[in-house]
Amino acid sequence: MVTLADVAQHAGVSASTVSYVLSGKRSISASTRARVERSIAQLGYHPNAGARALASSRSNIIALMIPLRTDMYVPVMMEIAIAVATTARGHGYDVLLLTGEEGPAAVRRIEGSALADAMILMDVELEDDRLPLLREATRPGVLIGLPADPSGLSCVDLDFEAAGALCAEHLAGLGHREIAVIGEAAAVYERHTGFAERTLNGLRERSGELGVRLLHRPCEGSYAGVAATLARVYDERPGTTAFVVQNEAATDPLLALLRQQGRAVPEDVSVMAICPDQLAAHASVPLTSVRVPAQDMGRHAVEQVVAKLEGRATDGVVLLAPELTVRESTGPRPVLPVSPR
Amino acid sequence: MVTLADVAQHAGVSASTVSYVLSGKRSISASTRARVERSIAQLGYHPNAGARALASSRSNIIALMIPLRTDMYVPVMMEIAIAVATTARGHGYDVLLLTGEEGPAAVRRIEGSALADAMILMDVELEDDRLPLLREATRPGVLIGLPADPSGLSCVDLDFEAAGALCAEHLAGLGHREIAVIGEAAAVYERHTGFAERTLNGLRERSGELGVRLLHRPCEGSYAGVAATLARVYDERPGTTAFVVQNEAATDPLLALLRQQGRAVPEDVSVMAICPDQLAAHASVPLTSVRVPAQDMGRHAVEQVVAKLEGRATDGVVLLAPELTVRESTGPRPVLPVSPR
DNA sequence: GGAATTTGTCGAAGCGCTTCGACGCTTTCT
DNA sequence: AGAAAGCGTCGAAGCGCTTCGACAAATTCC
Repeated sequence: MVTLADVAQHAGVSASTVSYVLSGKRSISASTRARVERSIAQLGYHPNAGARALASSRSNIIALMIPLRTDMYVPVMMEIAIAVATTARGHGYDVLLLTGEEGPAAVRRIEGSALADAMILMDVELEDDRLPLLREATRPGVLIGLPADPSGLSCVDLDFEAAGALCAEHLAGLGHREIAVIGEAAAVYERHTGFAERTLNGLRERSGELGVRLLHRPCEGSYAGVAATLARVYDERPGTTAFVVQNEAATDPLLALLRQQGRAVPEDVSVMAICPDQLAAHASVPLTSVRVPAQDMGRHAVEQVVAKLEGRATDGVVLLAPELTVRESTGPRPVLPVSPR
Repeated sequence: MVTLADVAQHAGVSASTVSYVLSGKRSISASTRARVERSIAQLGYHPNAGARALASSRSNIIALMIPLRTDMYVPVMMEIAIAVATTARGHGYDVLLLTGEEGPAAVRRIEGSALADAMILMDVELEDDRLPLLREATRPGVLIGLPADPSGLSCVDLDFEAAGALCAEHLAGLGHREIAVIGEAAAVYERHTGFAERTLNGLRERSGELGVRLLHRPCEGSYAGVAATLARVYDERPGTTAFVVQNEAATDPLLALLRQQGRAVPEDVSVMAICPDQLAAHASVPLTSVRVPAQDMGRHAVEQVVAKLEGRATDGVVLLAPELTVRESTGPRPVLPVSPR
């Protein structure tokens, strides 16, 4: 392996000079810099990460804790993870992948071993075990998600409440007066991740203001689960003319079932979703949707964490404004009563 | 931060003794070990990763290169990544997440900086730029996937050829004589990742032996894409009575379309898939499938790479045997000609 | 024109750990 | 009984880098 010393010797300067060329922390004459850089290129030198971390006590690594669970919509996690990795690289950081498995111990391990300079946590619960540790940690952390008490922490998330409100407005604006919400699996609510509840709050509040009746049902993502939920919904509220779906796995089955029942979308019934754009656009009926901006969330989280590392930082909650895209699945409330075939 | 020296002092031994307690590389009396371990627990000591890496020239990190692309079926990637992270942790390793973005440069960087002890590469192309570098590298690597020339490399993958053969056998056994293969998007074939072609080879060969006619069509994963492909298939081969789908995004649309056309699965037409078990089990008709064992692949890759790191290793290709699970989507060839409504 | 400042470079001290050789002690062998 | 071997511990060297203080040389100041 080529070391700093090798480069120094090759360039005819001292080791510290090479180090300063690399870090730019002291001024270096143009000629020396050129010579050193040529030597680096010629020898194919790469600084040893361990040595660097030891000497500088910065590893240039950001830890990313992702959930193990598979009941969340996986592509969103993946998209976030990739955005994190890509953005981090752009700032000179690598990403260490931790699974939720280790739980709070992972926070302690990272903190203690100085493996990473900072952490990004996904799948944050309202009362997350990891938060107390994170608050005491000397290394900065950023959450993707919003816990019950975000004080002393940085958080990035979609403004799900606003997203819910936006859905209510859109449908109310089209004349709908009875809306059903097809929610996440019951397990998601039980886990208290918060985002599903926040959406619901936004939906409820705005619906109330707009005089719209709302029915909410959690729903398993399987075809059978959606069928059962749908049946119950029409049973309880036969006058339902619009659906809001916050459950990625349920959108396709829902559309298929409605079609099967002879209810045309959007003529007889409107459907809108809160999901990644890609999913909405490629559904069998392109869905009017509020997008879950996975990439933006990952990017923001990294930028926040890097800002904190560089001291130009702050705790604080960043809620991304929701954006509604109108596609083909929503329309005015049908004039005649809906009559399934 | 608590250091080794602090622990040593607290326990009344030398630093090297503490180190040997930690590593177990020299024998330590039971009493000393107990004392040191108590001090470690009491002080909450965690070895500094950088120092350790520098002194031992082992980082206990495995790099995982995942593709940036989003045209592959993401849950499989994610499942592999999580399996890799979990298995690695079980062996005392952490996982560094690299995206394909950096390409071959990433291999050089990891190698040069000693950031990781080994690498696992996903999304391997038949003629992958990274392979020459990997062959020369001093650190072991394992591929998930199978390149054109695997010599001097370790590879883990599903035996897609056998998987294809298995599908042909199953359908032929049920009496089908005309099979259509709904393949991956054309882009996947163009990228020369190999797995799609290998499946096709297996299908073709075994079909030939069994006297079954095979039609293969690449297919976009969208609803519209599947509709177009399906139309073309029935146009060219009206006698088709069975489908093999190797395209996770196409399974649901295909089932929906067949239903819409009044073709009952499996009474009028059989459908089987090569996809993760979960997807097959939760489709609107539970699918007979050959599972893509994402977890196993991740686990095997880590075990292979760890074995290499510990010297009880070997290059070599590990092809996982495919497993067929019969569910509800395949049945005997219909006796009467298929008559779509 | 000499003092004060800035610029560019170097040497040396460490960062916290692993590991090697050494050493005293106990056990085993013949 | 004495030599050989094994056990348990320690001290010191060194992994490759960053960073601080020092110091000549070049520049600026009144």
